[in-house]
Amino acid sequence: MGRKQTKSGKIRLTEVAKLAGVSPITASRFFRNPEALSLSKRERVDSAVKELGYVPNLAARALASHRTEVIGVVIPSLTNNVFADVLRGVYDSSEGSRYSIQLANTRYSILQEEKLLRLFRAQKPAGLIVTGINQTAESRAILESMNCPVTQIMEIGDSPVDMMVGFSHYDAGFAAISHILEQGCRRIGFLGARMDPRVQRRFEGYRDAMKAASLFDPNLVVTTSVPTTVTLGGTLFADLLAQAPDIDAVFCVNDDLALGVLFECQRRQISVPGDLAIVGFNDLEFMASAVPSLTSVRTNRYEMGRHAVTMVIDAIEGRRPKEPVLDLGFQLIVRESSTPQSI
Amino acid sequence: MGRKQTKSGKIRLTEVAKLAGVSPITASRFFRNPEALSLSKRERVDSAVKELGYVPNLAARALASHRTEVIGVVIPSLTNNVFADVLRGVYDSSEGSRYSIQLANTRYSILQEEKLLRLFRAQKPAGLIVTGINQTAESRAILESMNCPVTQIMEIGDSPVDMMVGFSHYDAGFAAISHILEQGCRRIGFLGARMDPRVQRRFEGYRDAMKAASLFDPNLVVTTSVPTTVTLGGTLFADLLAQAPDIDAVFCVNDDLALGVLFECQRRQISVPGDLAIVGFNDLEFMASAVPSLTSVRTNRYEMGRHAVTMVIDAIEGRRPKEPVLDLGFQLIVRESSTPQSI
DNA sequence: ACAATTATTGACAGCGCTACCATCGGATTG
DNA sequence: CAATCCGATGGTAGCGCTGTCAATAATTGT
Repeated sequence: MGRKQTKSGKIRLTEVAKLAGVSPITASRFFRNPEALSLSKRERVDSAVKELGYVPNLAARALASHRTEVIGVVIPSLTNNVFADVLRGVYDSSEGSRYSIQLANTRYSILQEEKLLRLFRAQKPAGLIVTGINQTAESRAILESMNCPVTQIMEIGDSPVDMMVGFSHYDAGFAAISHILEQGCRRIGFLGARMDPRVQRRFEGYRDAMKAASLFDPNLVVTTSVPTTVTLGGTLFADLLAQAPDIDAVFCVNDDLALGVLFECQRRQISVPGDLAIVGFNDLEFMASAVPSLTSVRTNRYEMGRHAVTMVIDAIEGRRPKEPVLDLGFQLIVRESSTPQSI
Repeated sequence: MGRKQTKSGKIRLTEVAKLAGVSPITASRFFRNPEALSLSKRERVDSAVKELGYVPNLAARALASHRTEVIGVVIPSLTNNVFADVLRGVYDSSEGSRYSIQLANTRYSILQEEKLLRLFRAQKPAGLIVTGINQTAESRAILESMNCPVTQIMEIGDSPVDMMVGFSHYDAGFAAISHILEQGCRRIGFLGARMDPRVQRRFEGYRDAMKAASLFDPNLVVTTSVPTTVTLGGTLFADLLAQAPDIDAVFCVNDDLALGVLFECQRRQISVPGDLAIVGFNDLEFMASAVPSLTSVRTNRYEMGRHAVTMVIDAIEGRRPKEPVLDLGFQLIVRESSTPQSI
């Protein structure tokens, strides 16, 4: 005969039902759809749950219902500060809900992404949050075959798999360059590391803004596929100076690079913003206290994480947003590093 | 009669077993204990799995076996760069194993920690990784009642719940101060934010090193419970200067504060290290490229994450380490900011 | 008052997998 | 050659919960 007896102390839904004087299925409904119970039974079950300290067995629930209460989150990097903020938003707004977060890291590999998505699909998550809008055809097919709400985050585009929260990196890049141009700069360098799709879009914003002013020059552009660091900012800036010694501004695709450029300027006695304006991207906290303070494009990362989870949970529970695409925008935070005349 | 028929296309272990010409239980063993199968059956099951693209149902597995393949990780912050590195190690070394990571964030609240641990216990994780060694009595009791390997990370101490990976924050603080003293500094300030237990220990290292040199002075110490930022480094430094205008060095409990101090020095035209030596903690990447480059205590965070997972998995699978406590140490990375004489 | 409809509740039969024996040959031993 | 052991395999019976449908009670309309 089967296995050893259920430990007598073990509290199952049956025990709760017994104490409450209802059938197990009614007790089950108490968790899934309490409104369906009459008030009296609802209270009886509620107090039985508390009295016994009942904790549902999630594995049994998942097995019987063919669903889990897991929201998968696929991001390309754990080190990048940007994702730390997004994740904080994600975890903050998943707390208190019944859903738990399952994190997966692609390390910017699209193959790894496909693999992870396949894994997620097999585990039937209740919802999914993925980074970016440039999934491979294969990944996109998996996402579409996934039988749950999906939110793409970090950027927005025309054809969401399902929902999107983000902002236009192209517009943000364009706005940053427009601002620098307004300051009277003409030779604006572009520094890019790890040219992922979003960075690529920022570049396109830069390129088009420069072209619109008839100032685009390939010599002003230095990029690499190497991951971003502060040190790399200095190195790339040195390369840029060698290529185009007459630059009067630099747009960095992220704040780490911008900080590296600032340090390199200090090292070479280049006055900022006198000789060179610097603009970063993301507006990490340190940008405000650098000397000089550094201009950046603020992105609403925490909010992005929060909204992504909220949208997914709402969709799971049948409350689909009217608009599938949510644009959180960006703010150009102008500081000393890009306002030469004010110095 | 029950529910709708199993979708004919659905692949269960039974299908695999049928194709391989073995009983379902043998197929099951293929995953749990392949060595127990004869070579021929092992190969037959293996190819059947591949042919059918079988993916195990984790919920069913968990329900039947009373176990999950989840390793819980409890950390106090998602924003802190320090934990980003630890997590990278954690995720990197969990990949390729059968275990998945479940992350939980206490936000430095010990009550939240208790709550999360209780939650984890209810879900019967295969292993657990928790931050620090200062759990409340209640939390500790939960950890001890948890029926799985537990690793405490970030610091080491005398009475591990089970296993530990980390280093001595006291020794690290002491070593940093010893170094500064060797440079001839006498009035060494201490800047601390979010005085969590580990930061507290660094302070004790500072205090004892200063006392040993008969140089301890409460006026040299400025701390706050506010979370760390670069900006805060500047603020605290201003407070310190007001309290003790004659300081000749500052030890910051983390690198963000150190960077804030550097910026504040630039703002006030205080020469570093000429007028003031600066030493940080953690050795984040930017410390090397700051101007002047900033001395810091390097901590092996990525390795800590890797080892924690490896130790837990090994313990789950019966390979307990000889030594339950693993000291990963630290390295004092001396740079320009703390070597006045070399300038 | 009676049929028709709607809220509540319950019975049944699994979800897909594994723990616990039982079994069965074959190798080893005395 | 029987007794013993061991490694490999299989049968049975659930793990704790929920989907489906049926049954019952309460409510409404005519």
